[in-house]
Amino acid sequence: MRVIFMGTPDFAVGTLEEIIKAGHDVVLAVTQPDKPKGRGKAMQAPPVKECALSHGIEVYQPNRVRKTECIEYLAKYQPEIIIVAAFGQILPKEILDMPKYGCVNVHASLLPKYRGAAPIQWSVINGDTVSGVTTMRMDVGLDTGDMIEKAEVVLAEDETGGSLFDRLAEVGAKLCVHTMKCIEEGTAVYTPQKEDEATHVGMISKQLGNINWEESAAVIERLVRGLNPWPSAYTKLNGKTLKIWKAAVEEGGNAQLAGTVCTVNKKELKIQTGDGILSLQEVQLEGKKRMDVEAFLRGYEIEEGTKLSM
RNA sequence: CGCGGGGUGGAGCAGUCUGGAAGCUCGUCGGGCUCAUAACCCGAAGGUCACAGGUUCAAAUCCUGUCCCCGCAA
Repeated sequence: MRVIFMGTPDFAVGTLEEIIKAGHDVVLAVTQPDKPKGRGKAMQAPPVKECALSHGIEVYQPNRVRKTECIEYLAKYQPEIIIVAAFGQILPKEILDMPKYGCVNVHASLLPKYRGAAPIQWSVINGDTVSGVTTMRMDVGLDTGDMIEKAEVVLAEDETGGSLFDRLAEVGAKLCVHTMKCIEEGTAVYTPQKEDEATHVGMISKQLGNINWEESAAVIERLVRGLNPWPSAYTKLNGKTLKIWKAAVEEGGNAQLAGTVCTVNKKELKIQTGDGILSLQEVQLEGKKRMDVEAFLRGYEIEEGTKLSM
C-alpha cells in the first residue's frame, strides 16, 4: 500500500521499520520538528526522522499538521492509508478522511482503557497485570476510533515503563502490519469502543515522580518502576535530589515515621512509608551516576532517622 | 556559548580553598581464628590522581586548553 507514516519517538520506529519490511511503499514520514535537547541545547532529530532518512524516506516536520498548507502538502502524496504511532499531534478531519483506508493508529493500551498520552507508564504505575496494543481507525476524538485488532501482553513482576515500552513497541509493530493486511484484504472488523469503559490518562510530568512517603510501599514501588527510565521517581535527601531506580517492598514498620530512614547498614537502606517499608536497591544522587545501594552506602554516610522530603 | 555537580588502585568516596610523603569504606589474593560464616584478626597486590600544556625547588592540589560522565532546564 501507499502509506504516509506519522510518528515521533522510539515507540514508533519499530512500526515504521516493520511496515517497510512488509513491502509497503512508505512515501512520506511525518514527525515532530527537531527540538533543542540534551545538555548543550543542540538540536535533536526525533527517532522516526533518523529511521526514515536511513531508509531514504522523505521526512516532513510541520509545527502544526492541521494547517491548511500542511494538509495540502500531505494530499499531494495521495496516500491509501496513513499509519499513526505516537505522533504527538491531533489530526484534523481533512486528514482523517484523506486516504481511502483512513488513518490507523497504533495505541499502546487495551482500548478503551487508557486513552491519551502515556498509557504505558500508567499501566505499570497502576499495577495492571495485563497491558497491550490496540489498532484502530481514527476519528476526530482522542483515541475514540473503532478498534480493529488487539494484542495482549502480560506484565512481569519487575516490569518497568521502559521494558514495557520496548515490548509494546515490538508487539505493536507486528500488529500494525497484520492490521494493514486485513484492511487491504477487506477482512478487517471495526469494533466500536464501549464508552462507559473508557478511561483517560494524561502526559507524565516530572512532578509525578516526586515520592510521597505517606503512600504505601507497594504504591511507591510501582511508581518507581513505572517512571523508569523516565522521568524517574525521586525524593530529597539532605537537600539533594535522590532518584530511586529500583526498590523492594517489605512489610511492617511504624507508619508514624513515614519518610524516615529506618534501617541503614553496609548493605541496606530502608525507608519507612505510610504502609510498609521500602528497601532501596538502586539509587542515583544528584550529579552522580546511578549505582546499586551498596556502592552508594560506601561513599555516602546516612544516619538512621534521616528524614526524606518532597 | 542555558544553569550546576563530577572524573583519585576493581567499586563508592575523602583529600583540592590554605601546593610539600596516595588516604577511607569495601572488593580481590594469601594466612589465621571458628562447628561455621557475608563475622573477626594479620598480611599483600593493585593508582600515568581523565588528557595536554604552564607556574613552582615541589602540583591530585594553582593557571590555561581539551575530552568524557551526571543532575536541572528544555
